[in-house]
Amino acid sequence: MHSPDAMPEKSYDAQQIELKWSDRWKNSALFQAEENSSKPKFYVLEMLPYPSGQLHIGHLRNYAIGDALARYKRMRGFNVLHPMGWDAFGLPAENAAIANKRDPYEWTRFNIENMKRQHRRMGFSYDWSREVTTCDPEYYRWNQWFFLKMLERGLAYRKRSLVNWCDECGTVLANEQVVDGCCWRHESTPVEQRAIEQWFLRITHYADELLNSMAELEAGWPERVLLMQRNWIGRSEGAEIDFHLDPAGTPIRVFTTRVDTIYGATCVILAPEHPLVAELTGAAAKAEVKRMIDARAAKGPGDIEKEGIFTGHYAVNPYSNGKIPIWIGNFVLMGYGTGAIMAVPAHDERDFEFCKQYGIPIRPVIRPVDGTLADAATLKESFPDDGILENSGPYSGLASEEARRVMSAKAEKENFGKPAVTFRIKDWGISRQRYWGTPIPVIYCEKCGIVPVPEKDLPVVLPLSIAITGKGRSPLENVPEFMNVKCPKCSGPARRESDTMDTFVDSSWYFYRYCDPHNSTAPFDSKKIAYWFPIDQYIGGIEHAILHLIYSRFWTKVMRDLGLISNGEPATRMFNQGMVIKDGAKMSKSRGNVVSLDEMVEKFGADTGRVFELFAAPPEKEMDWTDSGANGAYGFLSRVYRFVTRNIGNAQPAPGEADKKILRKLHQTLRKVTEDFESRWHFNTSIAALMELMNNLQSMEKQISAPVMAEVLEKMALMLEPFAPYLAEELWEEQGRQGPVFNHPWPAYDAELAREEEAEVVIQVNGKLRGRIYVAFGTPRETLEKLALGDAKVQTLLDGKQVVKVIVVPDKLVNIVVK
RNA sequence: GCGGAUGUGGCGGAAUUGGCAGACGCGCUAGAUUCAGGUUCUAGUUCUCGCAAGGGAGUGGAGGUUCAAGUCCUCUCAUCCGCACCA
Repeated sequence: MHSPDAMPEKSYDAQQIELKWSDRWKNSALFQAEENSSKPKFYVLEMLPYPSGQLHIGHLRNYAIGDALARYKRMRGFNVLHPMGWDAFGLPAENAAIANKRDPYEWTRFNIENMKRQHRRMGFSYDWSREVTTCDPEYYRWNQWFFLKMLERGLAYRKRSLVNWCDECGTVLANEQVVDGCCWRHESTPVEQRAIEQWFLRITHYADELLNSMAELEAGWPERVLLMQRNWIGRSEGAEIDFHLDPAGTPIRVFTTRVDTIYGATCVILAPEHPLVAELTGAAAKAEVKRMIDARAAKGPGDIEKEGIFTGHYAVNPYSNGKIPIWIGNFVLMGYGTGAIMAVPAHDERDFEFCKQYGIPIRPVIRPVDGTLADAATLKESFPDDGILENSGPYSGLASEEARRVMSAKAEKENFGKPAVTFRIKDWGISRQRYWGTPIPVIYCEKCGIVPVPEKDLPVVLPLSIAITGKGRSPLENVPEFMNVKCPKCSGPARRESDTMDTFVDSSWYFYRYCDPHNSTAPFDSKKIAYWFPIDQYIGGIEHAILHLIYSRFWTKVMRDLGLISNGEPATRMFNQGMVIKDGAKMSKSRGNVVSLDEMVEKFGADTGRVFELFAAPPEKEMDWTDSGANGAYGFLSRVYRFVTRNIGNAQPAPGEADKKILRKLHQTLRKVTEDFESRWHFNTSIAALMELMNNLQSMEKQISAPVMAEVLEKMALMLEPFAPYLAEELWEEQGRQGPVFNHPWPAYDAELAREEEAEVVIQVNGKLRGRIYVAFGTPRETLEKLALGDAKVQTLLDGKQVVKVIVVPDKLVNIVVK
């Protein structure tokens, strides 16, 4: 017979435990997804990281959430695909090459190795056999292949246009990469508009579908992301209408959503960059226009004073035949609609401001449905709502909505316009004048023009070890062995495209490659995609709401139309984790508040890091990293470890009341943790529940019988598995059980055992808590009322008062209302 | 300006369905134990009045609905995020 302290308590040595298990997991295929499994599949994915070299604890959160889910789902019997890879192309590698003379390839490889080591040290359950690295020619050849397919279908095209240029990056940016007029990477570098020839992908072809199929995502994607995408796509229905010049000349086409107000148009306004401006202005005005464009560029976005120049020319309103002046206005955008508008000051706020400023007449033509037409002379503000048309020729008396339909139909019929839909989203410019990216597989031949690289010649391999200065045009231009080729058509001398692709191309489809990462004849086998897709849970930062998340939706639709896949959306559920905050700010090098992962792991251990990141706040909210908080998580794991090790195989008292209590707490905890996984992912409350269980265990340690203790210790390890896998595994082994823990089913809770024995019923007098009684569940209302009224303390409070009403909520509360 | 989110102790947060506000953790206070060490254990910790029993107030603010409001409604303030001349 053992004494109660037979098993000595061991102290929790996180390093020793974690290194031991990490070593055992290293070369095994434990976390590999199964092919041809009969289990239901679950694809959980965290956004692939850029291999910057060092993970810090700000990166950890996303992986801790994903890994908890992956481990839980495995235990629930799913065939889980949980892969990891590297978004390995991009500017930092090139900048490192310039600054430290490190070869981008070597630099990237080195970083990947280090970050992979960090991932392994954290014990994340990735299937590393599916690792994808985007700078690997076997990966990016498929970027090129997709590009060729798009080129064939007219979804990729080359165009000279005004593009966003970041001087700091030395390259062009897509519209999505411009934030508040500045580069998304260099927040204080305003982008310049430059006219450059570049390659575009026709994302606008899918604008309507990208918008409409959001309906499928509403259940599983954050409303915030969908809203941002909806705004970004910016669909707007209206009409295009031609205003002819007077005297005759090239007509000015305007886009308007309010053709019903056209009888109130009192001028036409062109964007300063509008092509007709040159035709309509003299030398003096041209200089003014240039000044206008420069002033706006200098100011950046945001508030600019409205400014206008009268061209001296007039246009004719095709409906009223009235002659109205043509102006140039700095607030009219060349990049939206047709770059020209009709100004209806009476019914548009901006037009009102402009016309007031320049004394242009105001002509009300819409009255409120239940009001009268405004008087132009006394008008203080525009009336932008729909209403009833007046002073609008044959259309007077129509409601706005009907008028729009009738009037745009007339324009189409008589060939001076048409109903039109305009989008804010523009085609995706993918050319980058940089080195470290996927070469665009195109050849320029003097004779044949633009010639796509034949599929059989893919991949066009990016030459390694070249000189990068960061000056001038794309570094590839200085590599003759790359640039000079024979034309695939005529075999004459030709040059390769020297631009590379935006790295968002790489990340637009990488998650498909995980399903078939070593396929050398196709990007993937469609059958494998059919099994794994769509992604069941995608996890990543909100910063990609209109970047990666819109590009990858587009790419999915393109691949579907190429017949490669059958799903129309990449992921059914999306989750945006909250940021990690340190000392009141987001972690960043410039603020000097970065805590490196290695430092954290050395100090606390991987399990502690995970548990604290999940415990400190719900996963979608910001969380504050504090060392004292992390220390608390360490203390919890340490208490669990010591408790379990000292209670294994101990002789314990005979079964008694404590057994019942602790089993109840155990099953309540199981229920709580299970529910958190199944519904809202509030792992902070799951971990709090585990802590409560631990507190309860400690307080009744000496009263729990051996079989009950064994059950509690077993289930404790199972429940810890998603949050602190190293500790779970260690405790499992200490108990003499066969691992690994995640191959065991998630423990079911027993609702009967979890149920409290008695209901605690609160007694209130006038809504104030005055006492509590304990009764059997289901005690009838009348009994409860009687018990409450009979309560000694209640009696004294009722003295001299009149009971007006008694509210009884069975098993919960009795409220006595007195006067 | 428009749209959205959030506001709870000294701090992070809990309260999932209108029914005990403050679970859990940090920090702090007191005590015990042990000290070469991230101690461990016990008790306490919303504010306030009171020696205490006990009372009062309390979820950004002001109203309201209700027997009952952190939770629902109206207004308002603050912070954060997104959009911002998109015709």
